[in-house]
Amino acid sequence: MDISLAKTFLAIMGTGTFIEAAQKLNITQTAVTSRVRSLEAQLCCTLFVRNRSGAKLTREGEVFAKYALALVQTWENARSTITTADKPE
Amino acid sequence: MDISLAKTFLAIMGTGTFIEAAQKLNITQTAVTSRVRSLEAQLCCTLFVRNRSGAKLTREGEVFAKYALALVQTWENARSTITTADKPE
DNA sequence: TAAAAATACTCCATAGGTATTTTAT
DNA sequence: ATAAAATACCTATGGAGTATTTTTA
Repeated sequence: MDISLAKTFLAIMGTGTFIEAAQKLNITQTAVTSRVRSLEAQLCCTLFVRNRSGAKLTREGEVFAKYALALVQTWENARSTITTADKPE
Repeated sequence: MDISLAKTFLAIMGTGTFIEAAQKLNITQTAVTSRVRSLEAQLCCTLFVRNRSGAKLTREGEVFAKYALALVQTWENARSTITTADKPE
Protein backbone atom coordinates (compact mmCIF):
# COMPACT_ATOMS: atom_id res chain seq x y z
CA MET A 1 0.00 0.00 0.00
CA ASP A 2 1.56 3.16 -1.18
CA ILE A 3 0.64 6.55 0.27
CA SER A 4 -0.07 7.74 -3.28
CA LEU A 5 -3.04 5.37 -3.37
CA ALA A 6 -4.52 6.99 -0.28
CA LYS A 7 -3.88 10.44 -1.76
CA THR A 8 -5.62 9.38 -4.94
CA PHE A 9 -8.56 8.08 -2.96
CA LEU A 10 -8.85 11.43 -1.16
CA ALA A 11 -8.58 13.38 -4.42
CA ILE A 12 -11.48 11.42 -5.91
CA MET A 13 -13.45 11.91 -2.74
CA GLY A 14 -12.78 15.63 -2.90
CA THR A 15 -13.58 16.14 -6.56
CA GLY A 16 -16.24 13.53 -7.22
CA THR A 17 -14.76 12.23 -10.47
CA PHE A 18 -11.71 10.23 -11.54
CA ILE A 19 -10.98 12.78 -14.25
CA GLU A 20 -10.86 15.76 -11.94
CA ALA A 21 -8.80 13.79 -9.43
CA ALA A 22 -6.39 12.98 -12.24
CA GLN A 23 -6.06 16.66 -13.13
CA LYS A 24 -5.50 17.58 -9.52
CA LEU A 25 -2.79 14.93 -9.21
CA ASN A 26 -1.25 15.62 -12.62
CA ILE A 27 -1.69 12.07 -13.82
CA THR A 28 -4.07 10.49 -16.34
CA GLN A 29 -7.55 9.13 -15.72
CA THR A 30 -6.13 5.72 -16.57
CA ALA A 31 -3.63 5.98 -13.75
CA VAL A 32 -6.39 6.94 -11.33
CA THR A 33 -8.47 3.94 -12.39
CA SER A 34 -5.47 1.70 -11.95
CA ARG A 35 -4.65 3.05 -8.49
CA VAL A 36 -8.21 2.61 -7.32
CA ARG A 37 -8.24 -0.91 -8.67
CA SER A 38 -5.06 -1.67 -6.74
CA LEU A 39 -6.42 -0.21 -3.52
CA GLU A 40 -9.72 -2.06 -3.86
CA ALA A 41 -7.86 -5.30 -4.49
CA GLN A 42 -5.80 -4.85 -1.34
CA LEU A 43 -8.89 -4.11 0.72
CA CYS A 44 -11.01 -6.75 -1.03
CA CYS A 45 -13.83 -4.29 -1.50
CA THR A 46 -15.32 -1.66 -3.75
CA LEU A 47 -14.58 1.88 -2.61
CA PHE A 48 -16.52 3.88 -5.20
CA VAL A 49 -19.70 3.45 -7.17
CA ARG A 50 -18.86 4.63 -10.71
CA ASN A 51 -21.36 5.98 -13.17
CA ARG A 52 -21.93 8.71 -15.67
CA SER A 53 -22.03 11.34 -12.98
CA GLY A 54 -18.67 10.35 -11.53
CA ALA A 55 -17.67 8.41 -8.45
CA LYS A 56 -19.37 8.24 -5.09
CA LEU A 57 -18.24 6.47 -1.93
CA THR A 58 -19.59 3.07 -0.98
CA ARG A 59 -20.07 2.22 2.67
CA GLU A 60 -16.56 0.69 2.73
CA GLY A 61 -15.28 3.83 1.04
CA GLU A 62 -16.73 5.95 3.81
CA VAL A 63 -15.05 3.76 6.39
CA PHE A 64 -11.72 3.94 4.57
CA ALA A 65 -11.81 7.74 4.34
CA LYS A 66 -10.62 8.35 7.88
CA TYR A 67 -7.81 5.81 7.55
CA ALA A 68 -6.70 7.35 4.26
CA LEU A 69 -6.54 10.77 5.87
CA ALA A 70 -4.61 9.41 8.83
CA LEU A 71 -2.10 7.67 6.58
CA VAL A 72 -1.48 10.72 4.43
CA GLN A 73 -1.22 13.07 7.38
CA THR A 74 1.06 10.79 9.35
CA TRP A 75 3.43 10.48 6.41
CA GLU A 76 3.44 14.21 5.62
CA ASN A 77 4.04 14.87 9.26
CA ALA A 78 6.92 12.42 9.44
CA ARG A 79 8.50 13.94 6.40
CA SER A 80 8.20 17.54 7.44
CA THR A 81 9.30 16.80 10.98
CA ILE A 82 12.36 14.84 9.95
CA THR A 83 13.33 16.81 6.88
CA THR A 84 13.15 20.18 8.55
CA ALA A 85 14.63 19.05 11.85
CA ASP A 86 17.88 20.65 12.92
CA LYS A 87 20.63 18.26 12.06
CA PRO A 88 23.45 17.81 14.59
CA GLU A 89 27.04 18.68 13.48
CA MET B 1 6.08 5.72 0.40
CA ASP B 2 4.94 2.17 0.62
CA ILE B 3 3.88 0.59 3.91
CA SER B 4 6.37 -2.22 3.25
CA LEU B 5 9.16 0.32 3.74
CA ALA B 6 7.86 1.19 7.19
CA LYS B 7 7.51 -2.51 8.01
CA THR B 8 11.07 -3.09 6.89
CA PHE B 9 12.27 -0.21 9.04
CA LEU B 10 10.52 -1.72 12.06
CA ALA B 11 11.93 -5.17 11.36
CA ILE B 12 15.47 -3.79 11.33
CA MET B 13 14.76 -1.86 14.48
CA GLY B 14 13.47 -5.04 16.11
CA THR B 15 16.26 -7.35 15.05
CA GLY B 16 19.26 -5.03 14.94
CA THR B 17 20.60 -6.24 11.58
CA PHE B 18 19.54 -6.05 7.93
CA ILE B 19 20.12 -9.77 7.55
CA GLU B 20 17.83 -10.81 10.37
CA ALA B 21 15.22 -8.33 9.20
CA ALA B 22 15.44 -9.91 5.75
CA GLN B 23 14.88 -13.38 7.22
CA LYS B 24 11.93 -12.14 9.24
CA LEU B 25 10.38 -10.58 6.14
CA ASN B 26 11.29 -13.46 3.82
CA ILE B 27 13.24 -11.28 1.45
CA THR B 28 16.97 -10.91 0.76
CA GLN B 29 19.44 -8.64 2.51
CA THR B 30 19.78 -6.81 -0.81
CA ALA B 31 16.07 -5.99 -0.81
CA VAL B 32 16.32 -4.67 2.73
CA THR B 33 19.26 -2.45 1.79
CA SER B 34 17.32 -1.17 -1.20
CA ARG B 35 14.18 -0.44 0.82
CA VAL B 36 16.13 1.46 3.44
CA ARG B 37 17.88 3.42 0.74
CA SER B 38 14.50 4.36 -0.75
CA LEU B 39 13.08 5.41 2.61
CA GLU B 40 16.16 7.45 3.47
CA ALA B 41 15.99 9.17 0.08
CA GLN B 42 12.37 10.14 0.64
CA LEU B 43 13.13 11.48 4.08
CA CYS B 44 16.44 13.05 3.01
CA CYS B 45 18.19 11.56 6.01
CA THR B 46 20.07 8.59 7.33
CA LEU B 47 17.93 6.29 9.47
CA PHE B 48 20.52 3.73 10.54
CA VAL B 49 24.20 3.71 11.34
CA ARG B 50 25.55 0.56 9.71
CA ASN B 51 28.64 -1.28 10.85
CA ARG B 52 30.01 -4.69 11.58
CA SER B 53 27.66 -5.19 14.49
CA GLY B 54 24.56 -4.42 12.48
CA ALA B 55 22.33 -1.39 12.28
CA LYS B 56 21.45 1.09 14.96
CA LEU B 57 19.06 4.01 14.82
CA THR B 58 20.26 7.54 14.20
CA ARG B 59 18.47 10.41 15.86
CA GLU B 60 16.26 10.79 12.79
CA GLY B 61 15.63 7.06 12.91
CA GLU B 62 14.42 7.35 16.46
CA VAL B 63 12.08 10.14 15.43
CA PHE B 64 10.75 8.14 12.49
CA ALA B 65 10.05 5.07 14.63
CA LYS B 66 6.77 6.32 16.01
CA TYR B 67 5.56 7.42 12.58
CA ALA B 68 6.47 4.06 11.09
CA LEU B 69 4.50 2.28 13.76
CA ALA B 70 1.51 4.57 13.27
CA LEU B 71 1.55 4.02 9.51
CA VAL B 72 1.74 0.25 9.79
CA GLN B 73 -0.92 0.05 12.47
CA THR B 74 -3.29 2.42 10.70
CA TRP B 75 -3.07 0.40 7.51
CA GLU B 76 -3.47 -2.97 9.26
CA ASN B 77 -6.40 -1.54 11.10
CA ALA B 78 -8.01 -0.22 7.94
CA ARG B 79 -7.60 -3.55 6.26
CA SER B 80 -8.92 -5.68 9.06
CA THR B 81 -11.81 -3.34 9.72
CA ILE B 82 -12.89 -3.15 6.11
CA THR B 83 -12.13 -6.68 5.07
CA THR B 84 -13.88 -8.32 7.98
CA ALA B 85 -16.78 -5.86 8.08
CA ASP B 86 -20.24 -7.29 7.47
CA LYS B 87 -21.11 -6.55 3.89
CA PRO B 88 -24.68 -5.44 3.12
CA GLU B 89 -26.85 -7.54 0.72
C1' DT C 1 39.39 -12.84 9.36
C1' DA C 2 34.49 -13.00 9.55
C1' DA C 3 30.02 -10.91 10.04
C1' DA C 4 27.35 -7.43 8.11
C1' DA C 5 26.14 -4.16 4.45
C1' DA C 6 26.91 -2.35 -0.23
C1' DT C 7 27.42 -2.96 -5.13
C1' DA C 8 27.13 -4.79 -9.91
C1' DC C 9 24.68 -6.90 -12.73
C1' DT C 10 20.10 -9.19 -14.54
C1' DC C 11 15.26 -10.01 -14.85
C1' DC C 12 10.57 -9.25 -14.47
C1' DA C 13 6.42 -7.06 -12.62
C1' DT C 14 3.86 -3.27 -12.63
C1' DA C 15 2.84 1.70 -12.81
C1' DG C 16 1.76 4.89 -16.11
C1' DG C 17 0.92 6.63 -20.72
C1' DT C 18 -1.96 6.90 -25.44
C1' DA C 19 -5.77 5.48 -27.94
C1' DT C 20 -10.02 3.46 -27.88
C1' DT C 21 -14.25 1.27 -26.21
C1' DT C 22 -17.92 0.62 -22.96
C1' DT C 23 -21.49 2.34 -19.99
C1' DA C 24 -25.30 4.89 -18.49
C1' DT C 25 -27.96 9.18 -18.71
C1' DA D 1 -25.06 11.96 -27.91
C1' DT D 2 -22.06 12.73 -24.33
C1' DA D 3 -19.54 12.59 -20.07
C1' DA D 4 -17.22 9.45 -17.31
C1' DA D 5 -14.78 5.11 -16.47
C1' DA D 6 -12.81 0.81 -18.26
C1' DT D 7 -9.93 -1.68 -21.35
C1' DA D 8 -6.16 -2.95 -24.65
C1' DC D 9 -1.78 -2.29 -25.53
C1' DC D 10 2.96 -0.59 -24.99
C1' DT D 11 6.98 1.15 -22.55
C1' DA D 12 10.04 2.30 -18.94
C1' DT D 13 11.13 2.28 -14.25
C1' DG D 14 12.49 0.16 -10.29
C1' DG D 15 12.01 -3.70 -6.97
C1' DA D 16 14.01 -8.01 -6.06
C1' DG D 17 17.15 -11.73 -6.87
C1' DT D 18 22.19 -13.97 -7.32
C1' DA D 19 26.90 -13.35 -6.94
C1' DT D 20 30.44 -10.67 -5.33
C1' DT D 21 32.98 -6.99 -3.04
C1' DT D 22 33.74 -3.70 0.60
C1' DT D 23 33.97 -2.45 5.33
C1' DT D 24 35.18 -2.62 10.15
C1' DA D 25 35.40 -4.72 14.80
